[in-house]
Amino acid sequence: MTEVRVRFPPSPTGYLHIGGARTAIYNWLFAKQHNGKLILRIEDTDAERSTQESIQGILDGLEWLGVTWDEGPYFQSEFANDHVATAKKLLDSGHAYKCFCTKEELDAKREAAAAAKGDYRYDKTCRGLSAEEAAEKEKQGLPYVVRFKAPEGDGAVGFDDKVYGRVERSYDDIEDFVIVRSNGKPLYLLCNVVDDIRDRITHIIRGQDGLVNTPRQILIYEALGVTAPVFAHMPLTLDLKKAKISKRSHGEIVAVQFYRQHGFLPWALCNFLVLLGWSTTDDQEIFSREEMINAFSLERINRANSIFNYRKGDPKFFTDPKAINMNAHYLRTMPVEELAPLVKEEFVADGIWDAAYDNDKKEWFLKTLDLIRDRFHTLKDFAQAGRAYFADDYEFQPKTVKKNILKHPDLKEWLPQLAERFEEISDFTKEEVERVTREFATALDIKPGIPINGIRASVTGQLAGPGLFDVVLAIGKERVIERMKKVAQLY
RNA sequence: GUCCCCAUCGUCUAGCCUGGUCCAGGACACCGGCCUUUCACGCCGGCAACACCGGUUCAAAUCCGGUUGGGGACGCCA
Repeated sequence: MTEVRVRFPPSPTGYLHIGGARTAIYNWLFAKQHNGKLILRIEDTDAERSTQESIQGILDGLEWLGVTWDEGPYFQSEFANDHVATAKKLLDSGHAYKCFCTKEELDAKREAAAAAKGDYRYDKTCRGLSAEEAAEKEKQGLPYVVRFKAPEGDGAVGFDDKVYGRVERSYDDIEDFVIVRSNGKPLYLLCNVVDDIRDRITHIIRGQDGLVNTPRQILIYEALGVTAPVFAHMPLTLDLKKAKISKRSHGEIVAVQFYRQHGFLPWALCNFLVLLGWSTTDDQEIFSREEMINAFSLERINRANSIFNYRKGDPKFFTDPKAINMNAHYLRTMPVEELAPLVKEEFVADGIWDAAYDNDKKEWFLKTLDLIRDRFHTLKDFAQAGRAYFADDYEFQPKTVKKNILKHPDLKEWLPQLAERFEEISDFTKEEVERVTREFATALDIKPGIPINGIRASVTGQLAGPGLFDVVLAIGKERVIERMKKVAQLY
């Protein structure tokens, strides 16, 4: 059996967006499943729009996602000679011809067709040129493009798409398309095929927007006498208004980088993206890498486009709720040892990392992460909502202070008093702290919730959190007492 | 406009090929309850969909035709 070889060919005209990432992931999964190779090829022939920065961004994005490639990155621009040589070959073999029609002539015809509400297709003016006529025009220095001779007659080109099934396109619908510009530079349709042949690509998994190109590319394969690879077109990702998501109209929300910056776990994003258009029959939605590699199949890719459920300005969900939910799921279920280094990165960046978390305080660090992670959605939450456990410069949420502190003016005295009782506890355990707290409430004849919520608010700044006595133990006797004594500053 | 593709809860989807087991299952979101000092987790429950019309059939989400709706492509971009 021949080796499975797939490729991901981004054009470096911007950051890696989630649509591209999903394509890359599907290719990667397919390669892994078949012990094949994923080839990364940067399609940088559009020198105008390609940037070095963008290339780096794509590489970084893939790396972060964990999409590893086996060959490349190759750069399409380095194979220009191949493309030119192939165009010449097609010319020599009579599969293509030189067309001297000018852009102006063509534009005029196109407009005329549009005005007449007809559809435009190149009229093959130059297809009938004899060798002499063409040579003559060329000698005059007239610029020309190279056009592929589309087959004529009643036939059709077809192929069996792995997700869409049999796809056919009649010859009538295919015009003599341009494969080389008048400046001598070959176009995408040709370059892509040449590169895929050279890279011995066996399966092309790409977006459905490439579906209409496929028949023409198959024609090129045929003209070159090469068996075309297997095609699998995947549905597109649309926004809530059903428009194709794009960097231009959606901005950073569709950039992989955005998710990295907002505390997403790479695999959580991958898992979410894979599920956008692919599923199994058994309702499984959470997959480990290995499970996903095993379960994935081209045939189970959905044919309908899917919608990326993102509402701009949503106060609760900054991106698709399912993506956030999935991230939160991984955050609270992954081994805490694996979570720790990721949180460390955040803390280091935030300046609240303590080297002891890797040594003396490691056990405490892991235990604390485990304690607080249940209600977090992203890695960012550890340094924000969870800040009070690790630093003293935590913030007090205004509504929390209002509800759990200001509402009970007596807390100004109660909390420091209770703090003094805490100081006297020699055996500072959860049970002891709870007992002392409840006795305090009973003595004052107030609901235990008042001091309990007051403590939480003063020592964490947060309205919600783990069980208060776990919180107290995690933050530690000294810090808790100190913070409780400073409650007056909140009034 | 032309060509192509698609159509199940708000969103992601299962079921469609091989009609009956589907008055349509799961997940997210939402609502209620339990738990509880809070929020979350967890558990329990609820809301909510076969785009429409016709045909085939004893029987259609499933097959066929049409309509409507949506998307994509129509470049000397990739």
